[in-house]
Amino acid sequence: MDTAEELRYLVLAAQREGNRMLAQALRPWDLTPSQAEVLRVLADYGPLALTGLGELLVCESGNNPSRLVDRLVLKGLIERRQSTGDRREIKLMLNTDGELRAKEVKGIEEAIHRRIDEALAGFDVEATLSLLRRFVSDLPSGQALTRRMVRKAEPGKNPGDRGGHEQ
Amino acid sequence: MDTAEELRYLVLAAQREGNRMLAQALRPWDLTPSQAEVLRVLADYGPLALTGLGELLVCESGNNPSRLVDRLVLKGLIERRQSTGDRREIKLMLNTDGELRAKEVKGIEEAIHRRIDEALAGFDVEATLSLLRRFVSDLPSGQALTRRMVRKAEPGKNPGDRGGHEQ
DNA sequence: TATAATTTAATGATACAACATAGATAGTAT
DNA sequence: ATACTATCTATGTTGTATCATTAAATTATA
Repeated sequence: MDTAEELRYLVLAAQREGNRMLAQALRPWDLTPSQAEVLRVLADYGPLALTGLGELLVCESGNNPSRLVDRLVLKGLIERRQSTGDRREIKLMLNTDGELRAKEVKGIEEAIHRRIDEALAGFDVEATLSLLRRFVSDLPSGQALTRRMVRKAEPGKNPGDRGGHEQ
Repeated sequence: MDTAEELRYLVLAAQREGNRMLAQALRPWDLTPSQAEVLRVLADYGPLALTGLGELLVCESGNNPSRLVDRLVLKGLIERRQSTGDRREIKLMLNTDGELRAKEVKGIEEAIHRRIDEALAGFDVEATLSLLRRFVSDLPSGQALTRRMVRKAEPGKNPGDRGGHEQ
């Protein structure tokens, strides 16, 4: 098995196992990893339109988080409101329960990240990061990640609906 | 965003983008990446029982490839036969069309691997591989990968149904 | 202004991912 | 032989991934 093929399968395996770990940790809170990502993104960058949310999601990134949001609305964690400016748009934001749940999610993720850090002690994590960054930098999922890191790094640029007709 | 979190999202992004690339390349052959993996595994290690196949798949690994196989049987690429020894078992093997398709898949994958190699020139791929290997080595998907590499490395150990009641 | 093109969300369809469960068969202990 | 346990495949269910399409609203263009 050549290098590229092994890398491909290792990335697949790592993603699946990471997802499984996170899914298990989230189960008591009745959330999937994708749903958790939406909560975290809305907590950090909301309120957002559906498109704006999609641009910040690595899961189901460039696409259509409509049904993902549906389930969170159904669970009573997100409020979906029609935008006053552009009537095509909707505004998504956490309600009180959603904010609470997002905080729980943050705690769960931090615990997992500590486990990852432990497991990776002694490895060249920076080399891995820069390789993977290169791999995804030009692609939708990678750009979603970049957007999140850039916006977080800008303290002045507060969350909004992508700079459009803030009402 | 701390290191572990970025790594987690980068792995997710890389997996999704890699899968998308492969899916696009496979579309003209009416195959999904998971289906392609089954064809390749059966070509290299078949005939196999369903469980034996599952143990070699990184996608949907430890689990239940029953319906994945269903679709390939329906497409006329795999033969599903009842095992003569253990009547619970089935025997899976490529038919002539399946072998042909598996060869096509191999070519497609090789082209993608060349693209990956190019994109990664100058990066420390070995560091990445060993980090990811460590990450998944104790987990089902990682072990599936290990089994495939071990079996391929043993020229004497020819494909069979996991050493049980070869009939 | 009238028309065309684009954007935004929603929805339909197929397949994969993960978990749970059931039914048949095989092996084991008594 | 009988009962218990384990294995193997199939199937049910929910949620995600991806592609395609639709309808409404907006923007751009003739």
